[in-house]
Amino acid sequence: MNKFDHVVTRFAPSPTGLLHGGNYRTAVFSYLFARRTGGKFILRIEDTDKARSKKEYEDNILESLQWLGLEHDAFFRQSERLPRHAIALERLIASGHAYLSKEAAKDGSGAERELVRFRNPKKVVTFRDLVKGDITIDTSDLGDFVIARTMDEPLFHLAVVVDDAEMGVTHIVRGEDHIANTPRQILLYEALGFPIPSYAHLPLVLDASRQKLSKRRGAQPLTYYRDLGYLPEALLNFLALTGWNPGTEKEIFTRDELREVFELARVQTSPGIFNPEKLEWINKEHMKRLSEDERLSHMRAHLPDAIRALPEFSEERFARVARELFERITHFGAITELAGAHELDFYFAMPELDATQLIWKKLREEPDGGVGKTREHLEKVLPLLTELPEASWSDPEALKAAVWPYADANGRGDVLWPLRYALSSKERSPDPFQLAFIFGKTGSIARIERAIASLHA
RNA sequence: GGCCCUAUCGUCUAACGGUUAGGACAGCGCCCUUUCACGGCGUAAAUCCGGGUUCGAUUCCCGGUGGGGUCACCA
Repeated sequence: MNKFDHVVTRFAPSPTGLLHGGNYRTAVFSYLFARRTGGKFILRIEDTDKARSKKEYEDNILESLQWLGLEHDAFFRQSERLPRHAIALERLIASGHAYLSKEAAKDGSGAERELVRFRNPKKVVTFRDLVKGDITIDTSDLGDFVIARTMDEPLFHLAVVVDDAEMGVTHIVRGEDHIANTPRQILLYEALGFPIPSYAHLPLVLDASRQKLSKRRGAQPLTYYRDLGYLPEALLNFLALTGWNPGTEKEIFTRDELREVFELARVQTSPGIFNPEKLEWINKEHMKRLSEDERLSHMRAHLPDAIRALPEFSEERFARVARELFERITHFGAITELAGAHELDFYFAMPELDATQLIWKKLREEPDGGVGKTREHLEKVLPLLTELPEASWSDPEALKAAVWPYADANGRGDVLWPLRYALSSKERSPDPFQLAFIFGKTGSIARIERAIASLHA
């Protein structure tokens, strides 16, 4: 596609914390660009900061990337490449591009150390950025920057340049917070005689207060969304869409589709805000594309044991409940939340019944508070249901057909509200026919009889 | 503050000199309806400001303003 035969991109996170969506958005673009161009995608853990790097963070990065489906073609740990960095350092010193400098250590110990500084040629560097266009920066005021603490403690700029060059990285796709670093690194490429790669600096992802996404201000690690039951393809879709668009009105993409249509040329030049509501919507759209079985197994995975312990719990009933619940959630973890708020208990255990709530509000103005009519309706509806053949109980529509004429003739609200409330004991719930279907003949009749009895008291 | 990047509905964005400035999310309204949810339909909402260039600027140029980033012996 340009001076390089094959595209090689990389994602180079440092394992010093849990990475959030903004970080992974960079990985997504880098990965998508590589796949789109038939190139390679390298994962390199930048763990040269021994003090702050932790294995658990590296594990989290690996897990998150795998979850998103961003498989890499090669894996490196920067710490394992120290010998290569040392060789480059020696070359730089030998060629006069770098020098040893005895300076007081900055750790406050007062001790003196020998640092390696780069001899800055102090020139104006211009590079063509694939998303931003030409960027010109005067490196004069950067001074002779430090490239290593000691010969075997290389610092960021040196390590990155040596690794990228030796790994054959052709396109550096990273956040625009690296723009200021680019001229320094280009200077190093030149001093080392390496071919300079292409750059694509992505606009940052901001939070609701227009600040760079950060853990400190509440940005969540990617695994947070995984644990809440968001679909990986939805996250990928959402991440790809913040700061990029296909130029069409299509918004829902599978991983394969993204790999087909992604292009750096359509990446936005200005920062975008992380929009959780859009993520909800995209996730729901992906949920809708799941099969009945897939939906059910996701929901099972998020169902707490406390629900399974309820007296009337059975997998068959849960399958019926799940179909209703699906309409009401935008991520599968909502099942856990609903269960925790005891919103699901009534599906699997006979709940407390509030007899006054049984009466449709418009009937409460009657002299007897509507008790008589409500009881009469329930007593009339009950036999309509009990006399139904067994087969009808496996079809909510059949149940509806049995009750509807009576409800229609006697006031739908007057009849259906108490029927629904008798079954659910909740002001808001699915309709009575769905509920009767869920509870089955025995469960439904027991609930209705109990409601009738409560109106005699 | 210096330097760099940037600017279309609240948000994500389309438009690559000529459009009634389009779509999506969120909002609001209506319909469906026993409640909730789903669904359907509809509605409101934007080119930061000032100069140029041009027959004509959302679009190109300059300035201002706003926003963001960055100024380590972190990455």
